[in-house]
Amino acid sequence: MDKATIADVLDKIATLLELKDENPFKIRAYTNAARSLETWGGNITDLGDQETLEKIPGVGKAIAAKIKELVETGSLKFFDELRAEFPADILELFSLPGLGAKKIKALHEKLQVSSIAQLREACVAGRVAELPGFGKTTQEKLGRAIDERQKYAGSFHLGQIAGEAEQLQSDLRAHPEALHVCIAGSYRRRKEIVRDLDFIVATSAPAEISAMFVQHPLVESVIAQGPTKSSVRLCSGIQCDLRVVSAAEYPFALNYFTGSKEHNIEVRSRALQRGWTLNEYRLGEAVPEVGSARRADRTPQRGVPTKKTSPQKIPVIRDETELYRALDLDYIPPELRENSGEFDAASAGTLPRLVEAENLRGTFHCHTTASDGRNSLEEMAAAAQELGLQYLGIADHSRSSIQARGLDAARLRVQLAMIRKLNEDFENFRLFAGVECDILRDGSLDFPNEILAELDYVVASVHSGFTLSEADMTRRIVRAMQNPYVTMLAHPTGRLLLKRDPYAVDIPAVIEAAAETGTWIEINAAPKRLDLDWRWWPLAKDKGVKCVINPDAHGVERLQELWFGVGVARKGWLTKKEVMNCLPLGKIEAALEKKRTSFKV
DNA sequence: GCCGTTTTCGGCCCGACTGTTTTCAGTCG
Repeated sequence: MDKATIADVLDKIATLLELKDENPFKIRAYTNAARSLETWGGNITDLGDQETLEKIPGVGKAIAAKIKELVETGSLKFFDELRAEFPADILELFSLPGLGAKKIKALHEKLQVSSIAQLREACVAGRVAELPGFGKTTQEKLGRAIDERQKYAGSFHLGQIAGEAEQLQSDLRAHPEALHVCIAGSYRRRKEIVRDLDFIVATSAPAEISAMFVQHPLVESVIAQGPTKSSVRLCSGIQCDLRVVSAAEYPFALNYFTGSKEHNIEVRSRALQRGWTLNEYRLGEAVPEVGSARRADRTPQRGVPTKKTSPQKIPVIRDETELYRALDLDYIPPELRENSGEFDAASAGTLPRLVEAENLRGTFHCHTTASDGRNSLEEMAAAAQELGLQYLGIADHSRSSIQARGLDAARLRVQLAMIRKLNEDFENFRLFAGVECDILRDGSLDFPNEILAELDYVVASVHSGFTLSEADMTRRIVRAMQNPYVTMLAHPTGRLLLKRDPYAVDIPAVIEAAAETGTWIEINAAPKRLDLDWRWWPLAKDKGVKCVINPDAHGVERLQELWFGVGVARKGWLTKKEVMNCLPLGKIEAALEKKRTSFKV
């Protein structure tokens, strides 16, 4: 059982407790614990240890005991009993926009509706509109939502929406009344999957900005339109929310809507500690609530959120840096805002200086027409130089990748000779000759070492036999890394976002082996992969493992996708020191050579 | 159910929009 599975159970418990109308804070405790567990850096094998579990923020005695039971027995009595109280399919109703626990409860109790199929029938029959709190509009909306559910499954990887997002952002920026424009939310935090886009615009002409937004050519339909907030659906199917604020409100709105939710809660709580209240518009003085029956029996002092006697003076905030400074924190880059250690580091002044796209000096793992790429060696080299890179590594597929027209030894040597010849004519640029060598089922490589030794470097990757057990797959990959000619491990989990789950592999063990053998681990920058995932990089960095950001480009235009890889590296707390392809040409040549000579099995 | 710079009780982020009502509940982010 892995962390993701446990987090999923905790999330489901939270949802079921909502249906039972439980204490909202108890519900939040389960959701918090699930989020916290996902980003927790510890080892899966320690999960059964109650003491370790209780050290995870948001996990106390009760939840720790439940996780322990899950890990040890594979099931959880509390969860099974909770589930048994409701029909099996009822959770799917939560995926429909406009439906929450209260409405689902009413549908279930009054109409015996407990699945999307049953809800569709009830809508068609007109029974939903008759329920108190529902109406004809709600019924029609739900009917539409069910119909569109297939098309708008609701999750997108960055490659599917970045084009539209950047276009809309740049058009908004071009509007004469737009003072500041930014896409906040998970997009700004560079999450690998986004569900919507949050545009924040500072302006003194909100109506004009809103009008331009809803009438933009990329907009397929308008979901909602108000004076400060509008929502639209773009052609790709992604929902976009626009928030229009004043220039003074902008830093607060930008910060609030960038999130994450967990990060925001901590930011707000830090404001409260100083006697301030923070919302998406301003930093204000926390005032005691009056007239609340809930608080009537307490002394007025107890109602003051600050719990301090006199609040500190409220500073002037003109941007996010000043906001964090007011809370005695260094500026926290958006990618780190997941409440997974950034507050301690920002408070201690130890936040890393994250790697930037401008730091990249070259990249490896690119394909050409020799295997399954769409451009020639010359075209790829020209595109790399145009991007300002000093070097480009060519790693076409090896012979076992039949589907990708993998190269045999003879064709590989032809390519090698071509690369050597081309290099004679370059100035301040170099092509490196490599190969993307298949890791065979038993962990041996697709070429013998004599061939690999002729190349400048070797990318090793798994392209077949995804169904091996975790132990076998881990052994297979570790064995490949023990070959001194293997420079780097590509797409370590083989995942395809929203399409194919990672294969079973013990990533901490792979990281350990990379540390021992000096093998670099790739961040595959293709937006459908983004593999190795950002959540593992703090551990890898801690072990001294080096990273290499590769586009896995099958065409010249795909070299630009390096940008997505930099996002992952930043999210993984990496600086340019950990990213090998930030090294300039002279130093990377030495590093490649050192890799194959310094480690021998 | 978690947490602790009032530490074992009492608080836990909060505002906008929609659709239903007629002042607000539910949902969402």
